[in-house]
Amino acid sequence: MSTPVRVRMAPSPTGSPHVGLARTALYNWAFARHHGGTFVFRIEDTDKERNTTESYDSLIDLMQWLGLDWDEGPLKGGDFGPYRQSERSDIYADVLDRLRASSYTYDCFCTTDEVTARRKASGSKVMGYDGFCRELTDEQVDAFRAEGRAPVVRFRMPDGEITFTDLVRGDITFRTEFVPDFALARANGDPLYTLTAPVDDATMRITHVLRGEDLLSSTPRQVALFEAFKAIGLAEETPQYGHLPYVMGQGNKKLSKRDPEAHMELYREQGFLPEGLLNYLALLGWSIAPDRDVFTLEEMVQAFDIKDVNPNPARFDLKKAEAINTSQLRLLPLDEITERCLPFLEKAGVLDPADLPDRQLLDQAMPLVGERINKLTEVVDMLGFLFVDDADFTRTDELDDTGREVVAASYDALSAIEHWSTAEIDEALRRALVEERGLKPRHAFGPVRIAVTGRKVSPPLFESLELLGRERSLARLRDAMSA
RNA sequence: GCCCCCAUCGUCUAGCGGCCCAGGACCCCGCCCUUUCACGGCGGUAGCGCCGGUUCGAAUCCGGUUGGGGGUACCA
Repeated sequence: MSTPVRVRMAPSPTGSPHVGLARTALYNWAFARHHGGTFVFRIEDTDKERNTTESYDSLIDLMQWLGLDWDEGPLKGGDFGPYRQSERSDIYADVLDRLRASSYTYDCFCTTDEVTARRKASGSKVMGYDGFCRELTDEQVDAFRAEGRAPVVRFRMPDGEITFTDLVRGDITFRTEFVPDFALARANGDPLYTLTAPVDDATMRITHVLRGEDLLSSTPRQVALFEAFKAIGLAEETPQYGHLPYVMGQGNKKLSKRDPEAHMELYREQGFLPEGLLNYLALLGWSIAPDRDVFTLEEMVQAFDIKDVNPNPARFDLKKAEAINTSQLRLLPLDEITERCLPFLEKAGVLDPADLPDRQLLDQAMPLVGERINKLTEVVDMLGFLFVDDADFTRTDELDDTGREVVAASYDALSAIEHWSTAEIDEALRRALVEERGLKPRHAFGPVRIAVTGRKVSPPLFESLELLGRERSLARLRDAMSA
C-alpha cells in the first residue's frame, strides 16, 4: 500500500454514543495506528433537527476517555478542515453545482406520495424513486415551478452493475436497477448525508472507510458518486470499503439506542476500565489469537488486520465484558487502581481525596480489595464502612439473637487485646468463638462482620478490624449487641 | 415484496482440504483454597443448520435450501 492510510470516524451527534459506535471507532483507530496512518474524527451534523451539543460533547468526551486519540478533527484541527459538516456548506454547494453542470444530477419535483403511487400502479417490486424527473423538458420544469414546487437534487445512477471489494466480505455486486436515484440535497437546499459523507471522504482524502454493516447497501451509491467525483476532478481514488458486523443486543436485534445496555456512559459509570471495555469490544468481530483474549491496546495495534475481521454479527454479552474488565483490572498496579477508584469514592461521598487521613486510610485498605473487585464502583460498597462517620453508620444486614451473643463474646475477647493487630485479633476471636464456644468459623465471624462493617460481604475481617481501629470497632460491637 | 449480508458450543470466537471424533474464553456445573463475598486454581457439560455435489479426504471449496439480520427516506 503506497498511499498513506487515512481513515475516519464520522458519527452524527444525536443521542448518547453507543457501543457499536465505540467498536467502529476502535477498529478505525487500530487500523490507522497499525498502518502508521492518520485517524480523522469528523462530525456529521447535517441533520439540524436531531443534532445536540450535549451529544457532540459526549462524543468528544467518550473518545478521550477511551484514549482513542485522533490526528485531525475537533480540538485538533488539520489540513482538511473544517471537521464539522455544519461548517462545510460552501463546499457541498460547490460540488452540487459542478455535479449539476456535468449532468450527474437532476432536479426532481416529485412528492413522496406521487412516487409511491406510481410504484404501486406499475406493480414494480422495487421501492424508492422511479426516475420520473430524469428527462424533464424545460416546459415541465417551468410548470412545476409555477405550482410552487421546489426540487430536490437527485443523483443519476448509471445502468449496469456496481461491484466493489469489501475489506471484510469480499466482492459484492449490486445491479443498479435496484438502487434508485437518490437525493443529494433537500428542496430547501440543505445537503444530505448521501452527499456530505462522500464529499468529505473525497476532500479529506480518506483511503479506507470502515463502518457499520447498515451502510453496506448504500455503498453502490457512494461508488457511483465517486466516479462522478473523479470526472469533475474532486477525487482521484475511490476509497476501499469495509463493513463491520453488527453489535446485537438481547434477542436477535441490532443493539439500538433504545436498549439501555447500548450506551457507553453506562459502563463508564459502572466503573468499567476503558482498557476493559475496549478489549471486550475488540473481541466482537476480531480475535488476537486462538488461545487468548486479554490483551493491551498496543498489542491490538500490532496485530490488527482488517482482513481478520469476522463478518458475523456479534451479541453483546455483559458477563463476558465484565470478565474481560476484571482481567484488565488485575493487570493494573495497585496504586493505579487506587487512583482510578478515587473519583468513584468521591462521587459516592465516601471520602474526600484531598483529605490526607482519608487518603492514608485508603492506601492501607486498598491492598485488601484491589484483587477482589471486578469494577471500580465496587470499592464504594466494599470500603464504605471504614470512612463513614459513626453517627451515620448503619447495618444493611441483620443480626439475630445468637448473632448478638457472638458479638458480645467478641467484644469481651477483643477488649482484652494488648496490641490491636490483625494477628492478635485473629487469635483472640478464634479462641473465644471457635475454640471456646465451638462455633464453625462461618457462624463465628459472620455476626462480627455484620456488626463492624454492616454487611455480610466485606474485605477480610481481621484486617478490616485492624484498620477500623480499636475504639471504633469496639463501639460498633457494643452498639450491635443491643441492636 | 425486492435487494444485500450472515451461518462452528447458550454467547464471543479459532479453524483458511488431511494437524479437528473441532481449540480458547464467558456462562453453567462440580471440586480445591477459605474468616464472609469475591479472587485464584483444577476438572466437566455443550457446537460445525439441512441437502446435494467436488475430492482419496470437507467445519473448511461449489450449488441449493432453511434460518437470522440489514437496507429499501427530502435520517445518519
